[in-house]
Amino acid sequence: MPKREAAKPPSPADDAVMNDMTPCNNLALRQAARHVSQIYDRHMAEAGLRGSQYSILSKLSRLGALPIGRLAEAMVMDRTALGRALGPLERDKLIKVGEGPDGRTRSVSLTALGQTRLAEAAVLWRKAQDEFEARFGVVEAESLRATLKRVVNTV
Amino acid sequence: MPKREAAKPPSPADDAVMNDMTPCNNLALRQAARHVSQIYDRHMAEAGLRGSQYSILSKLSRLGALPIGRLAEAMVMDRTALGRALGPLERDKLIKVGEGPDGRTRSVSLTALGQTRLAEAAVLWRKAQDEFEARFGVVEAESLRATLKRVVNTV
DNA sequence: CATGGATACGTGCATATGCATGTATTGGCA
DNA sequence: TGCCAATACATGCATATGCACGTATCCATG
Repeated sequence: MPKREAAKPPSPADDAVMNDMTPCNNLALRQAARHVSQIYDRHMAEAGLRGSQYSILSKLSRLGALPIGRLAEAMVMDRTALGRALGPLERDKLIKVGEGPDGRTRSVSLTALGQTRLAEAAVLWRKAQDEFEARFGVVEAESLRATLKRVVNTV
Repeated sequence: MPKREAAKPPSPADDAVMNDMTPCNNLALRQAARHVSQIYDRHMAEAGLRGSQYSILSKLSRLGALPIGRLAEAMVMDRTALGRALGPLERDKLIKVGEGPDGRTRSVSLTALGQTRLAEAAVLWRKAQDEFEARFGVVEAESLRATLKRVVNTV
């Protein structure tokens, strides 16, 4: 039963900081997300977008106009969280949030400016994607995405 | 070349919302992280903690007192981000942020109350962990964590 | 047509996260 | 010893995220 001694020479406490294999799935996911997000954010910054904002514009482009709730679902995001995330995008005229067919529903859609910006950002996204996959591996990345999709769909 | 027609009967736009296999690693990671975080947060709420806070206390417990920068490293988190995240924990007396040996360094450590709370929360963490792994698979989860660790270490 | 439950949102609160910048200390060197 | 680069933080800003609630609509019924 080691693990309990207190007086250990002040030496390699360094390893401890990196070596532990966290058993927590939540922590593992958040760390990876934080880490990778920085890569995408760094590239996307050149277009004045966060990686997360690019994701929203991108998703919106692929799905076309749809109510907030639906978009939130597609983004695997809380409805209210998405609602606020739309703020900056609407302020910058990249998206339009108008009345939906239903009196309660609101319709979110890309503006022309939004489409343009998305196209510009797509180039930067590709760079970020390449940077990540160059180091992590293209095949491994595809496998990772499939696994993560299962995480979202299964649980 | 399908994919381009505009007038499709207003039918299964439903699929579109769920079916697309996003090629973006960043989005995939964030979605999974959001999704899983909710599970852990929900359980941890009973102890008045966020899943992320539990992670910090846990990490702190395993590493012992150490400067903010080091803890941030271990958490794979921006130093300033962690600095602020410590606020609520310090306010609730779960951790203590005191002077470090170095005039500039600050030392973060668990308080007795923090250790107690951590122990209580550990039970809830186990429930969350079980809930996730019951559906996703224990083996698969372990594999996922290993992969995510590689994401953090590699890139 | 009035009404209760279901829908689709918006708000108040509180945390979580990072970047750019500014500040205080340390340490090494001319 | 005096000065500068490196180190370790703190702050101002701006997003990102969710929960608990409260509100406006819609809809199916009696």
